[in-house]
Amino acid sequence: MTSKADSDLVRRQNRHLVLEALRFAGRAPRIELGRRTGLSLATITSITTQLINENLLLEDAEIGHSTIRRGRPSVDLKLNPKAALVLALKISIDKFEIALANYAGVRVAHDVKKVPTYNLPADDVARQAAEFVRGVLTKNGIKAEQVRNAAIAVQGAAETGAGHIMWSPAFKAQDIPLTEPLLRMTGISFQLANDANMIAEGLMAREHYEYKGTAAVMFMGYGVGMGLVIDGKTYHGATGAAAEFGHMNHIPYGALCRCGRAGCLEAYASDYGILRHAEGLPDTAAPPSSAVEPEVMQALETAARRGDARALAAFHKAGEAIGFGLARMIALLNPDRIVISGPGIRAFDLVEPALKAAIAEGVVPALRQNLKIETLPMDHDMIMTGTIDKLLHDLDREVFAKADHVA
Amino acid sequence: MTSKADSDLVRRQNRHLVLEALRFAGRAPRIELGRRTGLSLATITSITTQLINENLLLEDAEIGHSTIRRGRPSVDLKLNPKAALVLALKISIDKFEIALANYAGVRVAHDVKKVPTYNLPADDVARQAAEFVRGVLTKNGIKAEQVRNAAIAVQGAAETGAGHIMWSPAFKAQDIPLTEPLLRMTGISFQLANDANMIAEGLMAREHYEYKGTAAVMFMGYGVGMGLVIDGKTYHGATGAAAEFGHMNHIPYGALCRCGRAGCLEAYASDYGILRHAEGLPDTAAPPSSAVEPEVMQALETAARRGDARALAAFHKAGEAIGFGLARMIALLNPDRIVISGPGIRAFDLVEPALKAAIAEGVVPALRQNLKIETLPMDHDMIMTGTIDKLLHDLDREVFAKADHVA
DNA sequence: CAATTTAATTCGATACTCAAAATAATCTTG
DNA sequence: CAAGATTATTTTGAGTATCGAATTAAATTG
Repeated sequence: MTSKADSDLVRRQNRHLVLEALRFAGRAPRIELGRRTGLSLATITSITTQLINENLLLEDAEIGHSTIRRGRPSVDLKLNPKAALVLALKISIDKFEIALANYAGVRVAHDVKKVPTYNLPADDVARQAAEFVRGVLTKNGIKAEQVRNAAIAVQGAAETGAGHIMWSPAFKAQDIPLTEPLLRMTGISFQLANDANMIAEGLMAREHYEYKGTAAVMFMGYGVGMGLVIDGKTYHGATGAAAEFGHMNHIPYGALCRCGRAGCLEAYASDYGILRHAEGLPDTAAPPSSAVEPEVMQALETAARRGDARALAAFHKAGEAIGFGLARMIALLNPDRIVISGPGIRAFDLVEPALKAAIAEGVVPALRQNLKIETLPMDHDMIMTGTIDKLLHDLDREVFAKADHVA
Repeated sequence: MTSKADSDLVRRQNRHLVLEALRFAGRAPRIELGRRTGLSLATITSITTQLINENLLLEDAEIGHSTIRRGRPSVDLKLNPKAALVLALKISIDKFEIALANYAGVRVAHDVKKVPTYNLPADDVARQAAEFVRGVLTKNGIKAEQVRNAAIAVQGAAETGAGHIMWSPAFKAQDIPLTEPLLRMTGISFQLANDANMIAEGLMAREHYEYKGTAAVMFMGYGVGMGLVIDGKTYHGATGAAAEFGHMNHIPYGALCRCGRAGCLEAYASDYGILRHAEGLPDTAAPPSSAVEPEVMQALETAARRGDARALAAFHKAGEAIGFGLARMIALLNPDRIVISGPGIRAFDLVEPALKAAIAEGVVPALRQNLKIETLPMDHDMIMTGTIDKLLHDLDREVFAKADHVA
C-alpha cells in the first residue's frame, strides 16, 4: 500500500530528483537540471537555493565548458564534498578494509588490516572491527559524528535486519552480532549487507536513470555469490540475505559443500570445488577451511591451458554447474541481463563453453532470446565502490531529501 | 528513477488510496476512510465529493450497522457498480471462458465455450476468441465501449508486451498473436497475462494492505506453474512471461518434457510425468499431446493410497522434484511464503513427505526458518477471480485515480 | 554602446492538504 | 419535549508546492 501524499512528499521527491541528477551528472547548471528532472526552472531555482543554504550544494566558480558562447553564462552546481562523510567496511577472509568517502563520492581515506578471521570468536569480530574503525578515524582526524552513513559488506549470509552474520566463509563462528556492538563501541550506526549485493548496487547505480529491468550479477571466486536487481531495485529477501546462488542445489544428494550440505552449486563451481575435482579427490572429500591460494588456482588454469585433461574436466564441470544454475534462475526470473565477475573470471574462457552449453540445454529459447550475458573484469574494489555508492544514494533519498535534516 | 512530483500526483495518489480502501472494506463511512488512509477528514470530504460527482462512488442509503448509537449517524460510501465493467477471458486446453464483473466486483455474466484448441491454427485462436467475446456481449446487451478494462489469462508463456502467446500446452501452434487482432475485431483492448500470475495477483489483492513481502504461488496440475509476488508486487519478467517454474531444470539431461527439453521439473511432477513413471515407461517416452483425464489421475491416487508401490514411487518422485525446485527458488529469492494450489493438490498428501524432505535436504536452515508453506484447496475459479481483481485494481490505479478520466 | 541571446529569478495563479471552526443529525436526559 | 451531549461532515483560512509568464542578469555581437 502506498501511503498518503502531501506537499511535503512532493518537495521531498523533487529534492531527491535534483540531488540524484547532480550525482549522476557530476556538475550541471540549473537549466540542465530542469531538463533532466522535468521540473520547471522556477522550481529548480527554489529547490537549489534551499539546498545551497543547507550546504548540500555549491555553485562552481569555474566556468562550465558549455559550447554556447553567447548570452548569460550558466553557473554549474555540484554536490558539496563537505556535506557528509560515509564509511564502508569490508569483511572478508583474513582481511578488514575501510574506505571513507565525502558527499561528492571522492575517497578521503582508505586502510586495510590483516586479521586472522577463521578462528576468531564471535564476540571478537565486532571488537576488532570497532578498534579498526576508531583507529582509521583518529588517524584521519575525523569524529564519529561526522560519519553520516555507514555499511558493512560481508561475504556470506548476512541478516540485514538483525545485523548479524548468519554464516560466512571467513569465520568458523556462526551468528556473529555486528551492528549492535559496533554502534555501542564506535557511536556509528552501520547497516549490514552482502558483498554481492553491494556489487550489484554499484553497477546499477551508474545506470540508475535508465535501468528499470531485472539483472543478476554473479560473482565467481572462493565462493559463488549473486546480487539481484529486480525491476531496477536491488533485491534483498525476506530476512535480508542475498540470493544464495552458490548454495542453490545443483545435483540432489551431490558433492559435499563447505556449508555441510550436498549438491550445492558451489561444491562444483568454486575454487575449492574445481580444485577437488582436478586433484581427483572424491566429491565427498571435505573442503578446506581456509581460502585457496590464488597461485594454486593460477597453476591449475595454466595446466588446463596446456591441455591437462583433469584440469580441463574440472573447469568444464564448473561451467556446467554454473550454466544449469543460471538456466534455473532464468526460468524463474527471466532477467534481461546477467553480469559475471569476480576473481574466477580469469578462467572464464575455460568455463564458458560448458556454461553456454548448459544454458542452451537448460532453458527454453524464448526466455533467453533477449538476454545479454556480460563479463566484467574483476576489480578488487568493486565491493567498496558499490557500498559507497549505495551509502550516498541512501543519504540522498532518506536524509537529504527532507528539508529538516540536521545541518 | 522516480519522476517528478506535483499537486496532480498528490491528488492522484490520494484518490487511489481512497478507492482502494473502499474496495478493501466494501463499504465504509468517511471517518473510517480517514482512519484507513491517514488523510484528514477535510481531504476525505474533498475527494469523496469529487468521486461521487464522477459517479464512481455512491452514498449508501442503508444505515451502517455501527455499534455507536449516539451522535450524527455515519453515512456509508461504496463503489458504484455501474461505474465500469471489466472482462476476463481465460484460455485453457479445449476451453474458453469469459466472466464480466461490475466496478464493485460482482459478476454480471459468465460463459464457457468448448473449443478443440490443440490443432487450431494460430490465426484462428484470436478469431474464435473474438467471436466468443462478441457473442457474450450481445447476449447480455453490453456494448464494447462499456468494457473499461479486459485481460486474457492463458496457461504457458505469454509475452505481455507484444500480446502474443509464445508457447502454451493448449496449442500446437506457437507465437500466437492475440491482443492486436482482438482489439481489431472487438474494439476492446486486452492485456495478456499468465494464469499463475493471475492467481498470485488475486491472492495478494485481498491482503494488499498488509502484505509487502515475497511469496511464490505454485500451481500443480497438468503442468506446474508459478506466480511470484516480489516485495508485495506480482512479478513479470523482462518480456512479461511468468516464472517458468515447471520448466526450470531439475535433473541435467533428465526426463523428456512436453516442451521438448530434458530434465524439466514438469517432466517429473506434472500429471503426465507422474503417470509415465507409474506406468513404468522410460523417462524418454513422449508425453501425450492432450490433457490427462482427471479420472486417470484419480485412479492413480486411489492405487497409491491402496499401497501400490509403483504409484507411490511416482508421487514420491514428483514430490522430490517439486521440493528441490522450491529449494532452489528459496535459495535465490528467500521468500517468506509459499502457497501451493491447483488440481494436483488432491494428491498433496502423497507428494508432501518427499517434498518436505527435499526442501530440508536442499536449502540451508537459515533460509527456511521464517518460511510458511500453505496449501490452498483448488478453486477452479481462482484464475478468473484473480484476473478480475487485477483488472479492477488497475482501473483504480491507472484510470480512476486521475480526475480527468472520461466519465 | 545598443541589440541580441541565454540563464536565472520573481511574481501571480492554482491546486492540494490540514487544523480549527462551524454545521448537521442524531441520542440523552431532566 | 426541549436543551444539552455526542458524533459525523463540511466549510474556512492558512501554508506550501508547482508552473507559466514576465522580469532581471550577464554575457557576446556588430
